[in-house]
Amino acid sequence: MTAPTARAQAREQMTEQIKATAREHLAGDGPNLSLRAVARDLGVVSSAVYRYFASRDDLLTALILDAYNELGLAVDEAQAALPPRDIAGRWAAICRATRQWALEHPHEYALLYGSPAPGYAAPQDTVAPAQRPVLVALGVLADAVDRGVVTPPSDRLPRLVRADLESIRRLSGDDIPATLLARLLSVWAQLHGTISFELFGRWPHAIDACDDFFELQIRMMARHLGIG
Amino acid sequence: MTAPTARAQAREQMTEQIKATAREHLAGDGPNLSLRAVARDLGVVSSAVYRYFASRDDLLTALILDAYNELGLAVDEAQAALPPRDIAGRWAAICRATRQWALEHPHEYALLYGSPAPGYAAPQDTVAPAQRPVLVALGVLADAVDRGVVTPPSDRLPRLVRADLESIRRLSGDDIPATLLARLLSVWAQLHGTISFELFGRWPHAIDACDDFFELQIRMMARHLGIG
DNA sequence: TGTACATCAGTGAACGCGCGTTCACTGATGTAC
DNA sequence: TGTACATCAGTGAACGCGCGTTCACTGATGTAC
Repeated sequence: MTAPTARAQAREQMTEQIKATAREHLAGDGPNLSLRAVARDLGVVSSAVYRYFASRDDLLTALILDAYNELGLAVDEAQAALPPRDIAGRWAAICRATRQWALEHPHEYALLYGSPAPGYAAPQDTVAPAQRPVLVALGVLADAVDRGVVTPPSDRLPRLVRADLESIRRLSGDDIPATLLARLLSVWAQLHGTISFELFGRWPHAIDACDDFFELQIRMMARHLGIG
Repeated sequence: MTAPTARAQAREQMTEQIKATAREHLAGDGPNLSLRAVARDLGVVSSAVYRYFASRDDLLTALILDAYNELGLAVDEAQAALPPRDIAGRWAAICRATRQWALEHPHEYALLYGSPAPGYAAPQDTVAPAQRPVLVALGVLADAVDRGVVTPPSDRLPRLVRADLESIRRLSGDDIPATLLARLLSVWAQLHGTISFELFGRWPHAIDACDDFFELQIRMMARHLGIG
């Protein structure tokens, strides 16, 4: 392990600067951000960017990867800050961390959970990071089951759904009853539906009390999971 | 009321053709669809489109308005086809109609409920049509209350949330308890979260049994509304 | 019923931009002997 | 420690496109008398 050369350091730094500038452009142009505009902002000729990213789509992919990892980390840390036995608290922490990250990075959130960027196909290596946030939640529920503080619901699940759930369960090492996992997916859609509505302005009417409403949602979702 | 002139008819027809072509372009380009490309497809010079729409944004607005109206109509008709006393059935019909319309018009759905189009500001006259689908659902619930077949939940609502709910309630003529309305918004986010996840491919893993899972969601949401 | 005039759909050229990507190049940094 | 060579960051020009919008125009349709 030798010290990084000055060149390597400069490269690292420039890569970060490009991504940071691109993130800013996300705000104005969404996923159609322009390589040339990013280069212009950095005071560099547009072709220089190609030393760092093979194409515009590659840059987008880097932003997406970073975003998933950041969100996953934020969610995991928020949850881990609470006493393990406090399942409801850990669930609430996951929800709040997700929403807070979304409010702080609205355009990156839109990139991850909004409509797919036209013409962009996410490469395979975004799959694992994309799963991380929900796997954190799954881990908390599995923990709750282990501790015996949650009784798995007795919903009747169609056979095909069971199969899907099984392959999702396999993603995490955790053991979790299928009915509880189904409920997790159910509230996971609810969580992101709620955040999207707030962020994208899709409520039927301007909502002033978004914080309070979100807390209400957290409680309702917890009840649905049987950890309320 | 005189018969429409040939010119008026032609105008009507051309307007529809432009919108139809634009809708097709929505699939490839999303909300960045190009006026010139639309004109090209219609075998017409690009400036000709300006006889029909004052700008690209105006065309987008027309697409959005049409989409909201179509969705609102589909949802309302689906619900109205059932016996009024069958509240759970009407709720399920609303959910299924929403999802079906979304699957049939994925890019228009993305326009309405996905991330906002960069640089596009929705004008005031999209507000009312946008509210229509959820107001249909609200109507069904109000009906359920009238018939005494639903007991409003006894959730404790923060004061600010109550105020928001009150102004939403005012949008519909219907009378509905605040706690029930809160639950409606809660599941409304869940409904669209579920549809978005399916449409945008945001589930943690490819889900094969989307139909079955959606039916499960319908039942869970109905239970949450107290009409299960 | 016929004519004069007004309306309006569509043309074609132009304005003033923008974009992603490639390529041969210069000059600085790093490496091996 | 010094030198020869390889690596690589950034340049500047070019390719081949695209775009929204405006404007003066032609010729067809509609209207009023």
